Amino acid sequence: MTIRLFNTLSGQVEELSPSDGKAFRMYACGPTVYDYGHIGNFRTFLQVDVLRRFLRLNGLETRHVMNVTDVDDKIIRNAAAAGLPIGEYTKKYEKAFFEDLDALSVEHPEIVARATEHIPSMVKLIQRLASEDIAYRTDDGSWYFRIAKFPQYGKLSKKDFTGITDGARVDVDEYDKDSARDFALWKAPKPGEYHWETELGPGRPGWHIECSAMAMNYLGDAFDLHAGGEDLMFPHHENEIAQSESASHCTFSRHWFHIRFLLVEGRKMSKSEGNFYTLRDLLLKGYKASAIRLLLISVPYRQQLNFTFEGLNAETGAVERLRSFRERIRAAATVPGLNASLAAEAARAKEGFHAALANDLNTAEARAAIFELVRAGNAAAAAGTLGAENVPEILAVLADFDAVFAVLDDHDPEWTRFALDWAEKEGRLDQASPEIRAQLALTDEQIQALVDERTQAKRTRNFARADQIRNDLASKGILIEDSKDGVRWKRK
RNA sequence: GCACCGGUGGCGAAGUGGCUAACGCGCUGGUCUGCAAAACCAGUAUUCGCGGGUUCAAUUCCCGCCCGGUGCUCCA
Repeated sequence: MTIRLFNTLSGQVEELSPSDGKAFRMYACGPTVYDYGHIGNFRTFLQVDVLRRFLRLNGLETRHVMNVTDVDDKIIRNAAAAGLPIGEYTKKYEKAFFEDLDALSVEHPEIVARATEHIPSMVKLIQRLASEDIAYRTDDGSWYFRIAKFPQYGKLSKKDFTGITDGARVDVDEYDKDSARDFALWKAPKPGEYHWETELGPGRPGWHIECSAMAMNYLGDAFDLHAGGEDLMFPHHENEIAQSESASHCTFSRHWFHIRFLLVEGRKMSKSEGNFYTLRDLLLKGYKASAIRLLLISVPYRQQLNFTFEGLNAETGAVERLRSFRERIRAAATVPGLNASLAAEAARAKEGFHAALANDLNTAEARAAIFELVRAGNAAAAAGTLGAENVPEILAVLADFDAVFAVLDDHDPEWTRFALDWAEKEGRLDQASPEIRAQLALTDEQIQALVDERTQAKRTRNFARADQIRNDLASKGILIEDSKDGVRWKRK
């Protein structure tokens, strides 16, 4: 199946394929590890995950590089404030970042590249630019990129800089640059500031150079796709193109994949609005990692997603429905043979699922196809017309679905537990919802004892006592479900 | 201010120049249950921000307005 995706560079939906005929080579801008990741960050990483998972489901091998920016102004400032070496400061947040990715079932890229471990590549790239007078050194020892040498500057963000006059809007004197638009490749250190001693002189890399250097290092001068949040389009990606293509004289990335920002409760997410959430904030409020994943991927990447708690609750229910459907199909009584109309539904769901994702990653439509199969399958099971031969077919469709959506296996309690343990260690337990804390204060054995007592009470028709236990547990976030094959309970 | 994107039921949303406007949640009714919960089934927008226009036909194309977002500066 041909996979088509919108390309920011061309403004068209285009077919994706590995240009070397082997592996699909992609670079995705990763985190700057100075704080815990928020849901906006994770929407981007999740959409990239959807892309790579779908490519792999289609039999393509991926060579996916993600950078970790472990040196920049904020890191230097925060590390200094914390009295830590920057390496120690960033290590904590990098670890947290990958834990969060795991909680959200985001596959790790094949290659994770830290900026601080690639300084020589960056220096070499800047030297390459300097040899053609594209990079120049200013009196303070910083190096800048000469935009005048790259006439296509603006081709990604569709900006026209030809009419911009130097000095009109920017105080040129302050920067000591040849042109106001020229951007830093290498920053000379301020007194006492963290720096590397290199052939360029002492300093640290500018923001953009790391991505150019590392992408070219691992993927070559030209590769298939570059991804990131929409805000990175300009100036970050534009500058990457300028640096890379000036040095290599060939097209850097063929395809540019940009993920839209989300809104929270209809507003821009920001700390001042009070609607800023990290993944850990949500886990501590009792929301499940799988529901967060499903919500963040269910709105196609080019649409603004409005993240709401009501939506999160809705997706919690949706995950439950999908999981119980798979359980039901696995366990339901079947009749011999094949139910032909159900088989047609399964085939249609599979086709619809793949076609939707292949069409510019339309995740909303893809999951809709699966839910239609859920309804048809449940109806057949309820009517006693589920054929034995339908079962493996339906499970195969669900396997395809889960190869991309990754929400069917239940790891949620582990991650809630994880968040609580973390909160306890960090002294943030007060941020956890009372219900979650009450729930986790009870051991499985204690809960089981109460459940058994209730079953006993029911047997003697002491319904008052039975209901009292049920209500008491419910207030602590533990739900009791009576079924034909016994009593089950779960942590909400 | 300039540029770009979006505004579809109670909520999140898909989609299309003309078939009954997907799907999830919610809500209502039903099956089940000691009662619930869970699970399942069924029903649930004469209508797609507002005002014009093009067309035999517009939610879908064009113009204007209002609202939200993004970029122009650090940001996923």
